[in-house]
Amino acid sequence: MERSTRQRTSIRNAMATLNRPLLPGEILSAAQDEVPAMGLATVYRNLNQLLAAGEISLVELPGAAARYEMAGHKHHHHFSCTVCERVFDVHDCPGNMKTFAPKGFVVESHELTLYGRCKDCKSAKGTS
Amino acid sequence: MERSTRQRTSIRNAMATLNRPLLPGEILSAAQDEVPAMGLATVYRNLNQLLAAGEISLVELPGAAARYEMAGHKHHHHFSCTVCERVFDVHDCPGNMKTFAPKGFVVESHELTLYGRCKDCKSAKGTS
DNA sequence: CCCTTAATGATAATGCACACTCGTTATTGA
DNA sequence: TCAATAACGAGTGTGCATTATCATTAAGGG
Repeated sequence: MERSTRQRTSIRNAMATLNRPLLPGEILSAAQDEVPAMGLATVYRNLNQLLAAGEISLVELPGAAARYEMAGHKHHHHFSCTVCERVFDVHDCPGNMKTFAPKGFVVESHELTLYGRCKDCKSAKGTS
Repeated sequence: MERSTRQRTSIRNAMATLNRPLLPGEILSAAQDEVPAMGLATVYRNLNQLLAAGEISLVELPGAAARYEMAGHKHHHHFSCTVCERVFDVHDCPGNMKTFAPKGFVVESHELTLYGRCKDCKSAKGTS
């Protein structure tokens, strides 16, 4: 049976609190506020279980490692800050992509990633 | 100085002929039609040189390995076939993304990936 | 409170994309 | 043609994200 451990609880808390797609390492850091001794393997194990249970979902962005966020959001996209590397949800969508594909192609889904400066990094002058 | 080898020529030919973002392995296969003994390391070496020279550009899609395509295309996006895994260019763009980001965020660029069935795989009944 | 066993922490191992090494080959300027 | 050396092929090595191993810990039903 599945047990309710402090580790799993702190991982859920971290994801619910930060409320954006997180890297396993970001989740570890946040969860360690509650359970300092937690290790990265525990984060991965729990992410896999939560994924299988449908509690969280996988977020893959171009050229980046997998991130995870609470599931249940409706269709949305992502904003990746080029300064702090954090990723945020974007709830708008340009919609109807059917017409963009070449003739004869069938569009089933789409993913949009915006890049730029988040609110906190807006004043930064560059990416480097 | 840079030399013109059969290998580099066949790599350029493969990329120009197929005219879509290719994985190093796809480039190898195509180039081996001209130079059967070519190895993957040669593909990587040449891709890096061609990249540095600005002849080709890097295409990164969510959860996929890096692909490369001839440079010079203007702003465009990509279509990834869920059946044959090939990637194609999409020359349309929904445009103006500025308004989609959360308040206070500055959008600098964006990437859009369409998923579905390409012309050749249109009749396939599923991805699996 | 105890026992079963799921879950953990630490670490080693894996898989993958990609880079490096080195002896050999072949391009090209002289 | 020929020598200098860029480029090659094959194999090994590397970096990173992720998973497996295993002894230990602790959740929670009885």
